[in-house]
Amino acid sequence: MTIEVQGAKQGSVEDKLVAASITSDMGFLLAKLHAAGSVLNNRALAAFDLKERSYSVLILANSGLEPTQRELADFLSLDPSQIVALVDELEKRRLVVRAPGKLDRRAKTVTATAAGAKLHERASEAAAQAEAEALQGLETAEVATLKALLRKALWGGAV
Amino acid sequence: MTIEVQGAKQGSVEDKLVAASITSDMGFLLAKLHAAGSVLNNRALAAFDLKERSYSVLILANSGLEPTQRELADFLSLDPSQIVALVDELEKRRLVVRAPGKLDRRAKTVTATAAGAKLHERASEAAAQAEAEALQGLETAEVATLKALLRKALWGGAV
DNA sequence: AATAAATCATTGACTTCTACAACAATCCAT
DNA sequence: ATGGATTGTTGTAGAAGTCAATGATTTATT
Repeated sequence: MTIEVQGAKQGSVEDKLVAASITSDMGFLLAKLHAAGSVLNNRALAAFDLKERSYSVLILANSGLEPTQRELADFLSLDPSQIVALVDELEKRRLVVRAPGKLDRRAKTVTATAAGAKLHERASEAAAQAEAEALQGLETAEVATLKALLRKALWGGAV
Repeated sequence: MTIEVQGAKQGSVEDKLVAASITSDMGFLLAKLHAAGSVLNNRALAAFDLKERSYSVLILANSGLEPTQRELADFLSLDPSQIVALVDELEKRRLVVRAPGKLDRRAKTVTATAAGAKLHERASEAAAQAEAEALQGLETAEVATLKALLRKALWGGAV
């Protein structure tokens, strides 16, 4: 009879290198946790024919903030041309619509349709579950602290 | 006369979308802070002809842990074939050497040369400076907390 | 008002990354 | 000793990232 310690990666190649100094490199920590979460996230979102990228656009299209494509590009740290492709696909699926900006007719705002809102609702549940799984090693209070610190690092203390 | 509030992204397209619910999505927060840091990181490392990826391999080659390529792939969340390319380049520059594993002759351990150690030392200073810049919005204690939480999420509380 | 400069979305070309299958050499289990 | 698994490697197909150019529109300058 074999007893598997819960959560322990069996042979655990990991255990060895965790001792390396790179584990105090912020970039590495962010990349690694993001990579681990992405797998779960994309797996969960695949059921809705979404990926992390298209899902994030769908969220913002549902925010009521009527973001323009340029704003999406800046906010999501993507090239404007990538936003075009993402919105193209979502628009083809009737999940979002483009509309000329009211103030600026060059810009195009991206807002969700009713179908987009419905899909967003269902997908966000699955995404929340995936996130919880990726963060199961943390207490709920720790998750809140972690998010607060990340937000502060990004936008300052006022957030 | 125009007064620029320090640290504020001038027009700040950002400010608007910060209100969206995506800012409580862990994957998004990790990706965004990582993206912001990567720019600074890669800019700093370019002076040494390194990128984030090759730098991380160089760190582990300098760890004294004699990691195999497979271990590097697992730990860095990269495909083994990508490790081949990264080690190829570092080895061509005489910064690391491949050696057959003592226990397993299939495996190849990657260890730094003297030149690799020297470059690592200089590059790590630049990288630390870039990291500090990316995290300037946080107090030093907060940075420590953030890293501790990320480590716990990745490897559990014992670390 | 007229012109110049800047901005937005879009396209296209190009490079880099990622993921995956196939392979020889080597190790492990039976 | 044989079959199955693992390691590094190569190659490839597709995704993602970067960058310049363009028409439409806005903003700034004169």
